[in-house]
Amino acid sequence: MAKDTKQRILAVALEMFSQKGYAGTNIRELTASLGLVKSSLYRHFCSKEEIWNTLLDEMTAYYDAHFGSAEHLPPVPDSLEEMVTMTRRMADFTIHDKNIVMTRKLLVTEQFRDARAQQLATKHFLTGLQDIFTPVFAGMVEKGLLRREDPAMLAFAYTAPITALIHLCDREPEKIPEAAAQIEAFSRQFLNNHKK
Amino acid sequence: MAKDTKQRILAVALEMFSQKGYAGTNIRELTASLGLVKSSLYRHFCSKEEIWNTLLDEMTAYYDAHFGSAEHLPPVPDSLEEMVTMTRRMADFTIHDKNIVMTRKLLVTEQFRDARAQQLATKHFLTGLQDIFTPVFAGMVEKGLLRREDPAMLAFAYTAPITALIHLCDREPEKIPEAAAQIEAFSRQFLNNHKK
DNA sequence: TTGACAAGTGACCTATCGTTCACTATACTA
DNA sequence: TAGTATAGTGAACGATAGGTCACTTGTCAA
Repeated sequence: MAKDTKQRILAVALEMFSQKGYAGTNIRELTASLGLVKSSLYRHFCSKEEIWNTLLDEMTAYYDAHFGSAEHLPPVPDSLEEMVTMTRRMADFTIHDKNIVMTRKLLVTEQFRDARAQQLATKHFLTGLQDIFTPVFAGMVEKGLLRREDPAMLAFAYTAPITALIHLCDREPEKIPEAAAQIEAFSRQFLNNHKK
Repeated sequence: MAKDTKQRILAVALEMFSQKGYAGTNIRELTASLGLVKSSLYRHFCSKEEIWNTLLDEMTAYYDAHFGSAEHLPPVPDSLEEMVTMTRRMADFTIHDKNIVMTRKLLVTEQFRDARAQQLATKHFLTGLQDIFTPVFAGMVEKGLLRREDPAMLAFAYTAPITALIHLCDREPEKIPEAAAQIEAFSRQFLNNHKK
């Protein structure tokens, strides 16, 4: 239970920070939910803030590993309907993956109090998706699926509304089915509007 | 200094809550910034939570007063460029008005911990703008400025990217000029893409 | 079997939290 | 002028925060 406990602490911390915020989380409750006593935590972390920093480190590493290199870029679809399907699949994943949901919540709630959270928030919610989708749209233009327009602007206009609905799902999970349908409807309408 | 102090407390509370969150704000610091001692606060509010609830009451009242009735709807523009101008004007206002910025920050950071903040967040960031812009787009379609499409979908696709950039401005105020330019570019491109 | 080390414990520390209360100063009213 | 609210004060409250430390427990290598 050596590194195991450390990882379990981080998992619970992510959960609590994302629900009640950093300031609203206390380490007694945190350790108690692991069957530990608060002093045990200090065998693994020297302070509450170190837990926070470690979580941000992990987020940064995870993000870079999954979205940082060109090899992880989604393939350029061969049809508009394939793009709709890919979008739905990506949205479904990011809406339902618990760790990703908690990470988003944490970045949302702490973005004004922590400079690193602020940077990560902009990456996760705005520029990151743009960077991923810009080459996809460029490829679709090259394939003659879409009219020739600025791919970066297309990516922005495409991803921002979807991100807004993902945020809605984080806030009101009972609206997930409705939001998922809206994402698909928007996707189809958007692509139709820009098709060649 | 009767009602005056109460309003000053609310103003500082909004500022502090929006910067450090509800849990991260303490009333000693809050009252000290007004030249008062912490016990004086309890002449005006019976608890920290009552301050919070009063702020939410004021936000709700303000929102309903300004965006709740049809009479406050923006006029239907007579040209696409006029729509660009109106959009820029509205965005400029909402990006720079300090109270609105603080209100947004507060709703963003507290949306997962307070049910009323959650509801207001969805209204402010998603459905509210859609409700406002849907009749505008319907009117533009009627005037023959835009192709006939679902006005609600147009409003969603138009307002969501702008809202994303407004959130960016809240997060990184130094990017306001860049974001304002992006809003205008997006607006023009969007309207061009849907023009008749 | 023993020694060493990491993990976990419980008592305790100081600081700070939100809140209360008896009291004072001020201002208006009868 | 006396009386009465109202606003503000300072000391103190209990609760809880994050953190420390001497100690016990369990594991495993020598």
